[in-house]
Amino acid sequence: MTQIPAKPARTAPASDTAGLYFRMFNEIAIIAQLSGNRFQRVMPDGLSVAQFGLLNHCVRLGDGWTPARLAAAFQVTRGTMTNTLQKLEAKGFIRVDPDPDDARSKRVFLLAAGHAAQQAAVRALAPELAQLPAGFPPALASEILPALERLRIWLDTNR
Amino acid sequence: MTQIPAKPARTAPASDTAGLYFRMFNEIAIIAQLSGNRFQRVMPDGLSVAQFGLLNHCVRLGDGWTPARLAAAFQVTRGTMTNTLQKLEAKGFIRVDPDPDDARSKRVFLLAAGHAAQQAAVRALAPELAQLPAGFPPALASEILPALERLRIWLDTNR
DNA sequence: ACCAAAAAGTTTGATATCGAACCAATGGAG
DNA sequence: CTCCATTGGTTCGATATCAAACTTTTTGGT
Repeated sequence: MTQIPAKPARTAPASDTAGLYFRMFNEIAIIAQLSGNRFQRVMPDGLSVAQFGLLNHCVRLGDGWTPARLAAAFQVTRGTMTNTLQKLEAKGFIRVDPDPDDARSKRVFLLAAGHAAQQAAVRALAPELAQLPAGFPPALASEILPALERLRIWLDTNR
Repeated sequence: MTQIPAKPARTAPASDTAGLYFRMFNEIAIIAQLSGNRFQRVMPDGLSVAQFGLLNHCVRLGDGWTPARLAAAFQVTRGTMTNTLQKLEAKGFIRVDPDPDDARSKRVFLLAAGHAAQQAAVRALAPELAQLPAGFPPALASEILPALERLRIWLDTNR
């Protein structure tokens, strides 16, 4: 067993359903890891991908959301969202106010600096995304997107 | 939840290529997060998903691999692989020997306890995967798998 | 009207991961 | 034969995340 693959490969039958799902999740995990690292490296203003995601959410869908809703939208724990919001508030990109209608809650508002940071991040991201169509055509992306959405929604609702 | 979005939604045009890729990566990131957490929760023997992945790799493809090759296969840094291997060795699931042919290298071998742990993990995972076909048919998985592979390979080669 | 259960947010301790710096061994160019 | 660039592995400091425990506030059932 000194040479590289030493053991007889015990490959599961290609028709094995569990194995199929397994490979799918494995590919997805690796893609998430690689793309996340890539995005992270070009982010300006010391933004993490999660922080950018939040700014982006506010730009696209408006602000005034509660931390709990944001945590649900991004599928992270409330503790994680607390951390993300604290970082963004420290950078002066958002403001977090108490909710006048519910003393348990807070509301998140995008500041002008936050909007600018989101735009800067989008600009920084563009060159990365521009390389992609050569190897992975947009048509493929739109082809698999509905299935991905369906899978995400199922995982979300069936916890 | 009281009235939610306070600002007018500034949605990007649906035909925007960058936006399309962006949504795809976003879905993939959330799926990876949700499925990873789910897998993690049912793992026996205090195995992390990464540790299970390594045991699995050895079971399916044989052992005797070098840490550097494993790091490349899983798309993690060598430092991360060092950590994973140390944890598995501490649990008595693998053995890491010096490579007789190259004093810089090491070789990773699966021990009997490691093989047993992999089998236990597969058994623990089965019920999770068994729920899936109801909401996400295997046909969809095999439909998107080639595209995912292509994307992963592109991200891998074009660093 | 009360009290228990649920919900929102925070804190804490642990873990996986990254990038960068580092050392040791290899191997090719001159 | 000798350098020096490359490769393999480890260590270090930082960060994002999770689960669980906790506090405060709201809500709903009796």
